[in-house]
Amino acid sequence: MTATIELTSPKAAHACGRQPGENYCDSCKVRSLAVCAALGPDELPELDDIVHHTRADGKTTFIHQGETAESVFSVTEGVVRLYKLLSDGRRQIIGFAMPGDFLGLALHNRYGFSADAVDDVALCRFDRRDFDNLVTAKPHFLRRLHEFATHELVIAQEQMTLIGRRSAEERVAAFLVAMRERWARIKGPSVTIQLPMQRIDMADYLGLTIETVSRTLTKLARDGVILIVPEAVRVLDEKKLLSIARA
Amino acid sequence: MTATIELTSPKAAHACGRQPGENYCDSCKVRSLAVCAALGPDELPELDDIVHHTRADGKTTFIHQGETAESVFSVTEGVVRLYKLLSDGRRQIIGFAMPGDFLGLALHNRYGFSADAVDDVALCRFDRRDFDNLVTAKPHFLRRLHEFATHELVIAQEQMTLIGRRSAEERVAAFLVAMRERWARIKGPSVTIQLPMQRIDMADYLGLTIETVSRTLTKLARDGVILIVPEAVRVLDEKKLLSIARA
DNA sequence: CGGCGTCCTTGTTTTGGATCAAACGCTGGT
DNA sequence: ACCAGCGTTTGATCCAAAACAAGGACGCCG
Repeated sequence: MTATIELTSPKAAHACGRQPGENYCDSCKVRSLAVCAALGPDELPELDDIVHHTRADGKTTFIHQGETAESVFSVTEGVVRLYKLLSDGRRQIIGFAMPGDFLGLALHNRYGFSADAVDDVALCRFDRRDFDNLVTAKPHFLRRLHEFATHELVIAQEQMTLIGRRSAEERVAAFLVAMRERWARIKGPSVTIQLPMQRIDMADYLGLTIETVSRTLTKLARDGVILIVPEAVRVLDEKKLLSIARA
Repeated sequence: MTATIELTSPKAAHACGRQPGENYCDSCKVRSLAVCAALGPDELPELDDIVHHTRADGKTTFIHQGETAESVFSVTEGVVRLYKLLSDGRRQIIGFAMPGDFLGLALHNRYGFSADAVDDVALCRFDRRDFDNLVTAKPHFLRRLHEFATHELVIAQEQMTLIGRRSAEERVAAFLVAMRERWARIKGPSVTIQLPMQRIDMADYLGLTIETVSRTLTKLARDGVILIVPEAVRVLDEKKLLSIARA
């Protein structure tokens, strides 16, 4: 079970088969537009690479906390986990990035977290300097970016509240509801909530252990709130799930 | 013990005695510059009010979670707590704002948190629309704002890690170190860390209870790391404190 | 000066979730 | 088909922090 890391050379052909002269593959364009709606697609920075990663053996980490921030990424396929590691190995996942999400937008010199693939992931990589220049040149774009950052901040503050003040069951329920809403924006609504990440990822995101996450899911299933299926859960009692999840 | 709420009328004289025609009192100008360094002081938006609050009976809440965001504030004196409340009364303090800090910069329509005074507080209030207009007109200003927001995001992610993955002692030590660094920027370095907030505020910030905070401080004092004094702690063993606080 | 209301500390008990331990069920390889 | 390895679930025990409880130590006000 080895990692698949395929890094196309700068300005290379896109995953979709387009050639370097054409700036965007449809996937990238569509996803980028989610954030860059204030600009026309032709005003986006030039794409550097398309990067594909598969979760496997830890070698797929493409953002390393503390390293110089040289790229901005946009997720087009799959799920990415963003995390901070303590020196003794404890890990806090600070978020999951899904198709349409950007990574490394902070305009800081160094990354504040690490990121790797949860499943099979495709990313568009942009040079951070191009991004910087674009930001300087296009106030609309900067404004969009700022809105994006403040939205992230709101999410982070909600997560703080979740971890700091809510029980294991509330955390898990809130996580399920949040995942359902995120998938709904990407793929449309569904009673099946895809959970491509492992239990340990949920645990490290929610400030719990793997056993507690497992037990809590089992309890929710026993209570008839959800049905546990591989890589997902099916929502059986939406009202109850929401009532546990809501503050 | 009643609340002191003094709200000068729009464009009224400043706390320092300046008249409406003069846009800024020194305090505001100095503090605003901390964030708006990319602009000259004359390019700042016009000040609406100077607001003074004293922590007392809960009536001093000047930002209410969920309400329409009509103002942006800048703290010039004292400490403000920002928090989220759950419906059953559980509270998570998401941050403390100190002199030089801005509140409500998100450019969202509604506030995502509440804010009130920890001690005697003075704030400059700006109309959010003026702020918006300025942001639209001056890209430098927006860029500064964006850097500010992403810095907040980094802090929030660190706090998530603190609350999600670290022990009570580590949380308290990290809090003390962070407070010392913040005061150092405002007043210069000192072995005495001012703690104007109550134990319950620290507890709600760190995801602990008041008793655990108290016990942990006592333990740190017993171990010769700090000396507890009213409204503050004195650092006796900096190296040890840092080694507990650092990840 | 005395009583009262806060806030803080300290002691005791309880508990939610962590930790330790073991078995289960896939999946992939031989 | 069998086995090995991993992720997950379940069970038993432990423990850090919560919850409960009771004293102090101020500061304020009558």
